[in-house]
Amino acid sequence: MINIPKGTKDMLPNEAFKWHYVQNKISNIARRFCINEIRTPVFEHTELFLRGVGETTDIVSKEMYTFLDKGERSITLKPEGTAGVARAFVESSLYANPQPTKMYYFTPVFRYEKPQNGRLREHHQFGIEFFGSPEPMADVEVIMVAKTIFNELGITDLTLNINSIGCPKCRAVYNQVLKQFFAKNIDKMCQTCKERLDKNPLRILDCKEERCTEINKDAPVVLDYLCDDCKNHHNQVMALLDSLNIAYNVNPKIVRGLDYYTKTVFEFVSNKIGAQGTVCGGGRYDGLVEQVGGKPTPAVGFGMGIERLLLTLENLGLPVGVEDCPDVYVAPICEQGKQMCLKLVMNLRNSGFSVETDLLSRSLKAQMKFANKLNAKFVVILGEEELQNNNVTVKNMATGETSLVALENLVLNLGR
RNA sequence: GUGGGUAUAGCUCAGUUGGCUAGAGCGCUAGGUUGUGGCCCUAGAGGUCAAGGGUUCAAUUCCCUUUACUCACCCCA
Repeated sequence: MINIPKGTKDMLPNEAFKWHYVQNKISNIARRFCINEIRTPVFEHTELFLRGVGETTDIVSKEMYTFLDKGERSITLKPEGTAGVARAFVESSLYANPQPTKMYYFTPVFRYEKPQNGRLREHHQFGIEFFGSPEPMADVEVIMVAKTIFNELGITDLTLNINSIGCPKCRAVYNQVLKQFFAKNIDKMCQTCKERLDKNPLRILDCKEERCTEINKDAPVVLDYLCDDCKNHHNQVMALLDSLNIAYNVNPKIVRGLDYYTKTVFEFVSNKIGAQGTVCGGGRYDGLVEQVGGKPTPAVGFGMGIERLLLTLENLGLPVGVEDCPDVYVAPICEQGKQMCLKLVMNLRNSGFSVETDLLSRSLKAQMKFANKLNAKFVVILGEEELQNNNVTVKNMATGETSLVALENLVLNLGR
């Protein structure tokens, strides 16, 4: 027995409708925001993620699915969605189109992590990326897309956390200040934080160890060290959110795990789906396009975990769509009926009905049970008696009524 | 990478203080007379009791190891 790789999940036929439900809702919203779909490969050159996401991040340093292909190229399965889109933006000269460029995608992403509730090695993300606008309005429109998705799915209790982590200029200053602050207290902090002090002091703020959070309380806040431009940007983002009556927490502790973020970072968090509560995370990444070889281009976007979104819906008891059931089940129970069955079924299908029929030569009783389990709306019985007069029996499964219908009137009859 | 929990039928779970053919409910298949679903009844199929080793006259039950799953840390969607 060969089983499914660790941390992956089959999407089985009986739950496919849930994915269609959220994908339809989401792509409809994307359409109304005038965002076009982009599809990029599931794998890219490893170099793209090294440069784009950052070599010191956990994602790149220990979680990537990387291998050499037969041409000895180092290839990596997407660990996130943004870098590939940025690569395509540059490679296909999308900057030459009228700006901004607004794109969305659904994609599987792969990270070699230890699976747990809400965390898989392959999961799926819906993401959007807006290229070309440095304006706070773009940040807010991006947040609005996520907000609209949650609203229209009925999810109202997510917390929106926002922060600004500044630009490379002010972050360098802040990093220095942070280092000085933590250097004083480092003896009292956990081992990981000791290591973070040199590599990436920003991460210390995110530590959940009690002794560290205690010290973190008094740590200098990034917002106090933003340059005028970043400060101004952040204030405008908040003002716009206020004007739209969108509730948010300014949380100076949130630090996203990808190096490319600048200025605005945000996340929508649920407390209903276990410890892995971030359903949507994103922000501005003004430096990424340049990192992957393009001209400096401001950009902002987010990624949303579809599995976590579904978990949230289910744990809140919200609708997740309904399974499709057949309009008609056709039950042939005599030789003549069997012979004409597929032809009739095809006629009905060509008329737009979803139609199931018997592929197992079962008894009428068994077929009725089957039709009932499928939740078919009508059963059409092809039996000897009625076929002699070019009729069929039509049974309405909800009411139990049966009626004799002329073959040539069948489509009409089922239509009403 | 670090910790905790679990492992008996397709699913949810009983059970044996070690002892003949290992159970239930649900699901699946077929029936309950001649061509009609849902409720009810009957029967059937389906298990190397996660795998390997040990103790024992005897192990699914006790012990050890491994694997898988799961939750949490870390990190993230």
